[in-house]
Amino acid sequence: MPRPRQPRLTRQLIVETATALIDAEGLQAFSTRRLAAELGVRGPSLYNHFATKDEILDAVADAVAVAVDTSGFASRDWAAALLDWAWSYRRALTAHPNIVPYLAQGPRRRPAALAMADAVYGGLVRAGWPPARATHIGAALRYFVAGSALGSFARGFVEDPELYAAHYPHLRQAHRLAEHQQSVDEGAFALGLDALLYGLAAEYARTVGTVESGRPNG
Amino acid sequence: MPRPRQPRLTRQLIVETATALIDAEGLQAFSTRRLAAELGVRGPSLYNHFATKDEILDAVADAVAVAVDTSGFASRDWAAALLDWAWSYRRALTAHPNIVPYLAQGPRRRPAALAMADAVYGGLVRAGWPPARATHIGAALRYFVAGSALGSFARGFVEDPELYAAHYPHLRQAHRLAEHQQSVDEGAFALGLDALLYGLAAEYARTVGTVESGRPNG
DNA sequence: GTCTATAGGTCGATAGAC
DNA sequence: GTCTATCGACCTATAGAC
Repeated sequence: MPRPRQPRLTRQLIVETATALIDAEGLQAFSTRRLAAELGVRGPSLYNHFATKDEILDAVADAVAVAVDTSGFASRDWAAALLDWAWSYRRALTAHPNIVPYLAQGPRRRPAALAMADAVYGGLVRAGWPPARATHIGAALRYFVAGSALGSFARGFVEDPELYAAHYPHLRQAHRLAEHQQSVDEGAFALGLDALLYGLAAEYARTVGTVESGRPNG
Repeated sequence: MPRPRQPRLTRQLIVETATALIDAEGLQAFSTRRLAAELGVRGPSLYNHFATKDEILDAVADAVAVAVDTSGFASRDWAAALLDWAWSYRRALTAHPNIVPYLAQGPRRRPAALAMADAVYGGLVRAGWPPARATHIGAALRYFVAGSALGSFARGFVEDPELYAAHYPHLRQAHRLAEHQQSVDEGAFALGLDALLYGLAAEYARTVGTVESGRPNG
């Protein structure tokens, strides 16, 4: 079976190809000409589907956000929902780390990012957290997740034992971190997230749980 | 008194001007020609002081890192030292948010970044944390700080009430977040950091504090 | 140590033919 | 809806004069 004669451009195809290009070569490599080449067309053709380059980037960023699961806020207690959401959020971002600096500008006018913020904030307020506290909690978790997806901690140390031996005595083993990249990065995320939630649960018990017993979800 | 005849280029002057340029206009605006123009010289002159553009960027990134204070690890208990370091780290990064994506690649071969990692990791191990745990704690805090400096949470929501009213019912007040940018962003950081440290202290008491009573610092 | 000149590219976006 | 042609920029880095 031959290929379809011409893979007509669609917004979805453009977004998928742009995502793959950014994943493979970074935000700097993403240009309209380069993206068009990957799609087998010329640069100007993209402008029949998107008005500007930034509009394509917004679509890429929101496609990442649609993969984040916030369903826990409708069915589970706030702490379990936060845990599930944070892991899902991290999975979505680490799958496309090069777009994280763009995404971290905030939800702006992107629908999926706004829907995620709405679900998280709404879920926390419904659980009894004061509005200002709910905002802080959502922001703190975004900080943690975005930071963890922005760059691998383990791969940040070059694999050169001699670099560390002379001047950084405690980092003697740092050249081996890259060998264990996934367990280091995920272990750090798990430790931090668990500690964060442990601290939040303590505050909840101290301030919210004792005043009103927490309205049931839904 | 007239200006000095020609503000001769030095590495320090180049780095300071590059930092100001990146702060004001972002990483994209940072080019050798643009930087040279700010310095009153032509592009190629920079190559008498740095071999490549990336070498300048590394110098900018490390200049940010030298401002981070890790002295607490030499004088205070591990939890107080972590708290001081995290705030100092955050102050240094939020002063130059546009360089954070570059910095988040890790310490690589940058001396100040390596010295910071050495002090933090060494301090935690000396306090009795197992080496793997110390790595995770340092990484988790870097995630949190870098994420908080990468972009303001409060300024991520556009100031347009009508955007939220229709489809994001819980975000009805989100257009007002930008008015309180500093208190939202710092409050979220304070809440998250305190919760994180609370959780870490609980783990320390459970696993380290009971087994060996923690060697004194130094 | 700064300069001019230059190599050898890159970019976003538009106009108008087909 | 894709194409060619084009505008008017921009980029890192080197060679060699002064």
